[in-house]
Amino acid sequence: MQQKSLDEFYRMFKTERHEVTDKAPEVNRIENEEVSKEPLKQIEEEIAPRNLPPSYLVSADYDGARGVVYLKLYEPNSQRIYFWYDNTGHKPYLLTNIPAEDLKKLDRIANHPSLDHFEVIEKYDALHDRMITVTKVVAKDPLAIGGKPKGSMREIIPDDYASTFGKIGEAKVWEAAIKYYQCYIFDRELQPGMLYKIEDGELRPYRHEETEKNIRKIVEGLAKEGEKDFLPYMEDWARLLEYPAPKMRRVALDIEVYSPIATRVPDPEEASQPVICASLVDSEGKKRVLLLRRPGVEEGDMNLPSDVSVEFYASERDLIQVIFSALDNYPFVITFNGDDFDLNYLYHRAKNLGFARSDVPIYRDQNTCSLRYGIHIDLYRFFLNRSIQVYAFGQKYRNATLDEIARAILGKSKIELTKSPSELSYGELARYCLNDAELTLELTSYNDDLVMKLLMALTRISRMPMEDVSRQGVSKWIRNFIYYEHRRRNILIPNSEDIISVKGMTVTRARIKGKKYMGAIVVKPIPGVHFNVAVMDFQSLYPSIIKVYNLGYQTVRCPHEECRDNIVPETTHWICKKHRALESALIGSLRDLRVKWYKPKAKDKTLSSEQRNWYNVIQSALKVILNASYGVFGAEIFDLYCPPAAEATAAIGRSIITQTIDKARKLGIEVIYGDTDSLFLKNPTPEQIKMLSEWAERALGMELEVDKYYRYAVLSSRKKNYLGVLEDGSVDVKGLTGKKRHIPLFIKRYFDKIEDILSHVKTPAEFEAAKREIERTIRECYMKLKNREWGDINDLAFEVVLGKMPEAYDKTTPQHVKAAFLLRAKGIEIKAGDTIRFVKVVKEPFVKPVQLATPKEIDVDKYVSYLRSTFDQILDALNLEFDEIIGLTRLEQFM
DNA sequence: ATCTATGGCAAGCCGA
DNA sequence: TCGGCTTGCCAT
Repeated sequence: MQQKSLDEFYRMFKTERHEVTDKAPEVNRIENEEVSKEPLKQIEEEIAPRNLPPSYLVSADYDGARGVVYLKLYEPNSQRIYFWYDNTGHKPYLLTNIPAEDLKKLDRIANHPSLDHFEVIEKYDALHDRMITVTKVVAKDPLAIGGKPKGSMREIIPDDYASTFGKIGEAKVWEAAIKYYQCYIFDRELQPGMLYKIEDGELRPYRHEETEKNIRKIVEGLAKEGEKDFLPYMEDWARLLEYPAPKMRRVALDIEVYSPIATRVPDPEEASQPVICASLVDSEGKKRVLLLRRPGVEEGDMNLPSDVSVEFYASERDLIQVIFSALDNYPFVITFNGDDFDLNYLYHRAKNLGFARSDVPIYRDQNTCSLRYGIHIDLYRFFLNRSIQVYAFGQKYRNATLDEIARAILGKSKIELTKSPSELSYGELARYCLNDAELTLELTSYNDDLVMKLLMALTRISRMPMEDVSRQGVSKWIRNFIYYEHRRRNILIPNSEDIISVKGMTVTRARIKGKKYMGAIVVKPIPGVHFNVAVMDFQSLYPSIIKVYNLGYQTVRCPHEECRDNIVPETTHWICKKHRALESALIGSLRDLRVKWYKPKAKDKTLSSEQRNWYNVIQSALKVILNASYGVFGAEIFDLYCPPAAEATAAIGRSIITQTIDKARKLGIEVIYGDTDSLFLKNPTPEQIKMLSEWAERALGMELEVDKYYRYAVLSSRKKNYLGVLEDGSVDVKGLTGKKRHIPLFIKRYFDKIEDILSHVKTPAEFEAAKREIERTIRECYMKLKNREWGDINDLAFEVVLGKMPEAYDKTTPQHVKAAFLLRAKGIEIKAGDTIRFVKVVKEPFVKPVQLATPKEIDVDKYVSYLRSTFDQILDALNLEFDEIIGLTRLEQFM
C-alpha cells in the first residue's frame, strides 16, 4: 500500500492556490518547503472540512502515515473533491477459530508489533447453519493482517499454531484477504456512489425525500405475495439505483513522448526520453495543448481551432509541472491507458527530472496509477472488461484500442500518422495529441455521459470505490456486494476452500471436452423456410432460476437431512427448504427490478429524456451483472466458487426448457428450434401462446414471453445458425459464417446483399423472385473472383486475432499464426491480441500477410470453395445449389 | 495479476 | 485418407 499523507497533500494544496493560467508559469519550485502550523489548519479545513453539503462518496483508501481510512467525496456544486478521515477508531482485523489464550502462546502473534487486541465474537456460519465463536484479531495496520510477502498474521496463525500445538491444518483464518478500505466500507455500511454530508466532522448519509417516496412506490408496486423476504433487498437496490448521478467535472489527458527509434514506444519505467506534448481537454470545453520547444522542429501548420490554447514550453520540467497542476485540480481525470503509460511515464519522468516526491500528484501501485486529489479512470481498462465489451456495448469493438473503440462508438478515429510522433512538426503533433485527448473525453461524454453514469451505477451496485470498479471484472463486483451482505448480517465470509470441501464438485458430464459440467440444451432445428415464427423466451432465465429455486452456496447441498428430498433434476444435488440463500435474494431482487421496473421505464415515453437515459444506464448495468451472475458460480477465480450451484442452475434450465417444449407440443404448437432459454414456434395462435405462457407461470414459476415475431425464418440443419426476418423487414442473422468478423470483406459484402434481398420478401410467393436475385448475386460474386476483379486486395484478407504469442502454438500452426511468423520475419513486432490479416495464396505455406502479398499470388480456387461453404448455409434451406448457380454441370464438378 | 459459464460450427492441422 | 484435436468466432 502506498504511504499517503495529508501533510504531503497540504504542501501541494498550498502551491496550487494560485490560479492555473493558460500561459507557461514561471517555475519557482522550492525544495523541502517548510509549512508552518497555522496556515495548515486553514488548509485542512478547506480540503477535509468539518462541514460539507451533500456530496457523492466516490472513493476510499488507506492513509499509511495517519493510519486511518479516508474517503473522497465529490461535492457537485463546487465540483470539487473533499476528504473525510475516519474518526471512529476502526481498525483492520481478521477472524480465527483459535481462542485468544492459544494465540497468546504464539510468539510471533503475541509479540507482533502491530497487534492491537483480541475480541471474542459470534458469527453465523452459513455453510454449516450454526453460530460459531471466533477470535477477532485486531491490528494497528492493514499490512500486519496480510499483503506482505511474509510475516502477516494470516500466514503466521496457521503456521505457528501447527508448529506450536502440533495440530496441522486446524487453525483457520477468515476475512483476512479483504482490502482494508473495503472492510471499512462493509463495516460502516457505506454506500459508494451515494450522497453523504459532513456535519461537525461527522459523516452522515443524506436522504432525498422525493427520491425516497419514489423508492417506496417501486417496492410496493413490485412486492408479490410469497416473496416478502425480498422486500428489504429490493428497497436497498432501488435506493442505490434511483438516486440521480451528478455531473462529473473531468479532464482527459494524453501525452506524447520523444522516441529515438521510430517504431518503439519508450519504456515508462525507465522514462528516459522527454515528454514532448500533452493535451488536456475538459468537460467544460477547455482545450489545451502543451508543446515542448525542441531544436530543429518545424512549426508546421499551427492554425488550430480557436477554442484550443496552444502553449510552448522551453523546459520539459515546466510542461510537466503544468500537467501536474491540472491533475491536482480536476475531480476526475480520464486517460486511455494511463495506468500503464501516460501517468506511469509522468511519474517516473518526474522522478528522473528531480521533482520532489511531494510535487508529484501521482501514486503508483502494481498496475494502477491513482491521484492524490481526484479519481483516475483509465478507459482502456474499462473497455477491456469483457462483460462491458459484450453486454454494455454489444461487441461493437473487438480490440480495446482507442481507434477501434472511437470508430465503433463515436464514428471518429485517431489521426493516421505516416511517421513517428517524434518526427512531426509542432502543428501535426499538436493535432494528433489533441485528437487523442478529445476522443478520450468524448468516450465519457457521448450519449449524455453514458460511461460516467454507468461507472457510477456499477460503483453503487458493487459497493466499491469508483477506481476499483473501473479496473476490476464482473466477478469482483458480484463478490463484493455479496460480501457486503454477509457483513451486514453477521454471516462469516467463507473461504473458497471451505465451500469446495463442504459442497464438493459436479456430478454431470459436459458435452464438450474439458468443461466441468453439463450446460444448456439446443434443440435440433427443422431446416427450411418457416413463415410466421414466434420466438418466446424466458426473461433472464438463469437469474430467474437462482431466484425461484433459491440457489446459493449455502442452500445447494445444505446440511439439513429434511431438505435432501428437494432434488435438482438429473443430479444428486438437493436444495435447502429452510433458508433463503443470499445470492438468490440479491440476484433475484436485481432481476425483478430490471425486468419489472428499469427495462419498461427506459422505454417509457412519458418520462423526460434525462430520466429515460438514466433508467437505460441502470438497466444496462443490471444486464452486465445479471448475465454474469450464473457464470461466476462456475468460475474458479470467483471467491464464492461453487460448482454444484452452477451445475444445478444449468440442470434446472434444461428441465425447464424440456418441459416447456413438451407442453407446447401438447398444445399442438410446432417447435422448430430452441436454444437454452428460447423456443421458435411455427405459426402459433395467440391463444396457444397465452396458454403456454400461463402454464409456465403456474407450473414453473417462470415468466415466458414472446420476444419477437419473424415474418419468416430460414433454418439450416445446423444449430446456432439461422436467419430471421422481422416484421419491419430488419434481419437477424445468427451464427452464419457470412456474418463472422474474420471473413474477407469481399465475401461479406455479397452476403449482405443477399440479406438485403431476403429482407424484402413478405410472402411465400415473393420468394421465387428473391431466389433468382440471390442466384444472380452469387454468380456475380463468383465471376468477379474468377476474373480476378476483386479490386483492393485488402478486401480478400481474413482477419484473425492471435490468441497467444505465435510461438505458444505448440499443438498446431493455424493459418493466421503462419502469417504472423512471416510478418515477424520482416521485423514487425507481433504479440497476443494482434489481429493478423492474411490472404490465401498459391505457394507454400499457402497464406501470406496481406501487406506482403500481390494480386497474382491469390489462390482463387480456395476463395471459391470458401464462397461455396459460406453461401451453402443459406442455400440449403432455400433448396438451391451453389454449383448449379455458378453454372457447373454435374460432370464438371467431378473434374 | 487477471479472469462469468457451456454448446456449436467451420477450418485446418497432424498423426494413425 | 480419415478422424480426432486445436483454434477462433459466435449463441445463449
